[in-house]
Amino acid sequence: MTQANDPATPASDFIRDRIRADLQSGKVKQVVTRFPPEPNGYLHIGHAKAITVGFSIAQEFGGRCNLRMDDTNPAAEDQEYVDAIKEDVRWLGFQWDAMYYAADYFGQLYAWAEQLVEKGLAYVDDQDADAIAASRGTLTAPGANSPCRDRSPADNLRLLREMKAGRFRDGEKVLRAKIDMAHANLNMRDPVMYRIRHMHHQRAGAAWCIYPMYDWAHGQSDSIEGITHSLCTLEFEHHRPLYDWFCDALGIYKPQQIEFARLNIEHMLTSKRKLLQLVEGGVVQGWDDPRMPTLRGLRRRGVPPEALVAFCKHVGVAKFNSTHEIGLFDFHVRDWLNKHAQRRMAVLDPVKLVIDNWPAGHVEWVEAANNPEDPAAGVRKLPFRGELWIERDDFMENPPKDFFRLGPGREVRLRCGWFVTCTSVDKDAAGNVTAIHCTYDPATKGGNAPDGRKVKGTIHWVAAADAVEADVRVYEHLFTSPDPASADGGDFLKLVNPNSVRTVRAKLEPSLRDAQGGERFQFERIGYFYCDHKDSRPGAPVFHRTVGLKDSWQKAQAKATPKGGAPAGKKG
RNA sequence: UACCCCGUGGUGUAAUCGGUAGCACAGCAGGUUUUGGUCCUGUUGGUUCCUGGUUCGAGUCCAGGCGGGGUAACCA
Repeated sequence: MTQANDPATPASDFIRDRIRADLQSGKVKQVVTRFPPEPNGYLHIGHAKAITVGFSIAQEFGGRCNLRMDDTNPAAEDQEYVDAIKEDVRWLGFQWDAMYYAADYFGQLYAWAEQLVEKGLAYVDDQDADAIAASRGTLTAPGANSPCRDRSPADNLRLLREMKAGRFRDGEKVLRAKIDMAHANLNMRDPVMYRIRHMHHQRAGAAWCIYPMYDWAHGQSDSIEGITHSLCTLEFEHHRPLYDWFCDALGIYKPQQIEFARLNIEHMLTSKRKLLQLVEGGVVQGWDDPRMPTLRGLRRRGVPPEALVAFCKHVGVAKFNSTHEIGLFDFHVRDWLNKHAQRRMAVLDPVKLVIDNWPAGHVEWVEAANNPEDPAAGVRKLPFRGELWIERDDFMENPPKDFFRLGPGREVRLRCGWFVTCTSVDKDAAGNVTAIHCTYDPATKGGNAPDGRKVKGTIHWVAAADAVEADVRVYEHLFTSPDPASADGGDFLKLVNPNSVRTVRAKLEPSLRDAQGGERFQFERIGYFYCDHKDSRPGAPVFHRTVGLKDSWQKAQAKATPKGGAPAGKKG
C-alpha cells in the first residue's frame, strides 16, 4: 500500500472503489460510517484497524463517522467499558461526529417489531433455547418449523405485548422472524429477534425486560443513523442477507454492509475470550499490561497513537485473511519515535569505567543534542566525570576484529565527551569484570581528535556520581510462537513467553529523574522507552521499553551463532 | 458432507473500460554518520494456486479443479 507513505496517491481498495462508484452514480451524497463496538470489553489493536478504516474513509470522502455503542445485551455490558472505549478512540486521535447508543433505539425497534408481527413476518415462539437449537437443523440438514410458527398475527401481537409487559420469565418466550427454516444460510432460519431478560440495562435502566438480538438491532440502527456504508469484519458476511431482509421487510432505508478481513499480527492474540484468560489467569498484570495488544496496553508500552494509525493505514483493507509480520508494526513505531522522541543516555547493564588520568573530583559539562532528527528539540548539558557507568557488553576482553567498542588497548569515543583508551580491567575472584580502567585524551573534547584520527566506535555513558537509578522494564513478545491462536490443542497459555518482561535497575542521566509519565525517549543505542504514567512517582520514574533500536551488530552475531551461544552484542 | 468468502515475490498490498506485475516492510550489498540508529544508493526474490476456455492480448472475464477461511449462541 503506497497511500500511507505518499499522501498524494489516494488509497485504493475494494471498499473505497465501491464508495467512489456510489458517489459517482449519485446513490450516495455524503458518506456516513460508524464504529459500533459492544461495551463488553476493552478495545484492542484489531479494533484500531476497524476504527482507522471507518474514520479515515469518512475523512477522505468528506463524510461523517459516528461512534455507536452496540449495547443490546445487558448481561455482558458495562458503563465502565463505554467510558474506556470513548477514551481509547480519542487517544487514537479520532473524533466522532455523533455519539449514539443502540439502547436509545429500543422504542423504535419495538414499534417495528409489532409491524412485522402484524404483517405476519414474525411470531412468538414458546420453545426453549434447547428446542430452538435442536430444530434449527445443521449445516447440511434443514431445520424444522416451530409448532408456534403459524400463530395468528393477533395472537402474536398480544403475546409480544405480554412479553414486553413482563408477563413471562426469562427464556420462556422469544420473538422470531418468519423466514425459512430450510434456508442454506442458518441465520435465515427464523432468527430470534427478542429474548426476555429481566435485567437492568446500563443505559436503558429498568425500562425493558425484552432485549433485541444483534441482527434485529444492527441494521436498523445503521438505517436510523443514515449510515451509507456499514463496514464490518468478515464473520458478518452471513448476516448481510438478514440485515437486508429486515430493512426490506420494514421498508426502511437500507445501508450497504461491506465486510473486510480483521487484523492479525504475529505473536499477538485478539480474541476477547483469550485476552480475558490472560488477565484472569494472572499471566499479565491487567488489561493495560504493556504486553497486551489492547489499546490501553499498547499505550502503556509507549506506542504512539500516530504510529498505530499509520500502521493500520499501511495494512490496508481487503477480504483476504492475512497475518502481518510484527516487524511491520515495529517499523511504524520506530519511524514515528525516531522523529519525535528526545534522546537520552541510559545504561541498562552497568559496569564501571574509571578514567585514571582524569583530574580528581573534576566535573565537566558537555552538550548533547536532544534529537538529531529535530534541531528544534534543542540541546542539554550532561555532567562528565572520572568515573562513569557504561554498558557491560560495550566491552570485550578478547574482541573480534569487527567489534568496534572497548577492549584492552582499544580507543573509543564516549558520546559527546572524549576519546578513551582501555588500559586494564579489575576482576573479582570469580573472574567477572568489576571495573574497566582507561585514560582519556584531553585534546578530544567534544568527540573529535585534532590530529584527525578516527575511532570506529562511540558508546554511551552516565557519570556515576550523578546517575539516577530507576526500574526499566524490558518487554518482549508475550508469545514465543508467531501464531499463538493455533496452539496445539488450543492451549495458547503454553506458548506464553517466560521472558516477556524483565526488570532491570538502570543508571540514567540526571535529567531523567524528572521524566513525566507519558513522555517518550530514545535511550541512545538501546531503544525507545516510555515513562509509565501508572507506576512512576515524582523523582522515581519507571520506564517501559516500547521497542528496541535496530541492531545490525546483534543481528550479525546471532547469525554467526545460530543457536546456543550468547551473542556478544546482546543488549538490554 | 451444505452454503458463503478468499487465493499476486518471505510478509502484506496495488495494477483506470482486459494491454503484459508496482509499492511498503523484511533480506542482501555499498555510502554517509559523534547512536553498529537515522538517512542515501543499488539489489535478490513472483511461471499472479492449477488446468482448460474466450480474446490480437487475461492477475483481471468464463468453466472445472486444488488450497485456505467462515457459518449451526435466547453473544456481538
